[in-house]
Amino acid sequence: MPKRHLTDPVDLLREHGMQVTVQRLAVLRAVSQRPHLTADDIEKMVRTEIGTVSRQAVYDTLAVLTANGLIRRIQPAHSPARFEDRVDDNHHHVVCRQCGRVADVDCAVGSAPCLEPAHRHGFVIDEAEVMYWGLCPDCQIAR
Amino acid sequence: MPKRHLTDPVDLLREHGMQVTVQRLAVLRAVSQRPHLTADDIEKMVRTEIGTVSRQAVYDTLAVLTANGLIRRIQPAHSPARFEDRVDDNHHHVVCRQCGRVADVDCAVGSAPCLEPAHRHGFVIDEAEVMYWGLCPDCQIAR
DNA sequence: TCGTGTTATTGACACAGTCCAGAATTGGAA
DNA sequence: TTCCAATTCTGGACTGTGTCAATAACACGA
Ligand SMILES: [Mn+2]
Ligand SMILES: [Mn+2]
Ligand SMILES: [Zn+2]
Ligand SMILES: [Zn+2]
Repeated sequence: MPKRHLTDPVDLLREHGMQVTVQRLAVLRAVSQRPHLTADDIEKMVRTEIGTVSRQAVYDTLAVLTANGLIRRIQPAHSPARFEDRVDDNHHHVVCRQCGRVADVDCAVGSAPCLEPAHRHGFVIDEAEVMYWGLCPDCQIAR
Repeated sequence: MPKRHLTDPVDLLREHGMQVTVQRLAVLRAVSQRPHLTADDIEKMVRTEIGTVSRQAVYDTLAVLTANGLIRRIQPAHSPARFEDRVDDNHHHVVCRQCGRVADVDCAVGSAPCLEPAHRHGFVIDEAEVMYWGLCPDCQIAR
């Protein structure tokens, strides 16, 4: 019985009542290796790692991982959805208008800024998502 | 020469160096009559108003109006793009997770909240977009 | 090892939007 | 009023992202 790290992906899946499959492990690895990848990027990474995978398996896995809170999905305008394993820390993102690059941005003020809208129109709000838009260092140079 | 209101759409288009066409005027009217419509909604409204319009004309018009800052395009996840004529006032939106309804939300704090990210990674930021997610009054009732 | 329910594969399909290209129409400057 | 450039139309093909449905393979508890 080999000793496992606390956040061993195998245990992580089991703890959430999910079956352990090579596809799911590879998706999990891809997402944690490089944040903000698209489903397509992830599919490519998984395929190079385990040889073959169906697009549907990637999407299904991403969906179930998202539903169980193991990963997070962000969807900037003009971009396919992106995934990251940095969850439960309420961070935001800055997106380059030119090349689409995404970077993490910590909360601006206090622990939950922008979470208090002025008028909520009777909505019950459970999340405040902040997206910053601008130009990344590279695209500033390229004018 | 009939007297025109200050924000007469005809003048508005001319001021931005755009030709005045019935299609553009109808799109402009639709967008200002009801905010947060989709391109499809707008196409339908324009068609009932001026009889016929091509989808391309609608998309072209929305694009050129957006480029000139006469209207704004917002694109919540899991929704087609939506358009509004409330520009230059830095307001945000709350979206219903169930039915997709969109409502305006004024800035939470001061005039430009959330515009000061903790760490900007060298990005030059020109906009901070806040999207609130939750349930609208109707969908709360429908559980 | 077996059986069952879960997951993966496959291929078609949906949706929102874009692109195309020629012809027709229209706006507005002169 | 004339004329050119800008705009629209027709109408389909096409793209990227994602979903559905049927079948096959697999995971894992018994
Ligand atoms: Mn992130
Ligand atoms: Mn609005
Ligand atoms: Zn960039
Ligand atoms: Zn609703």
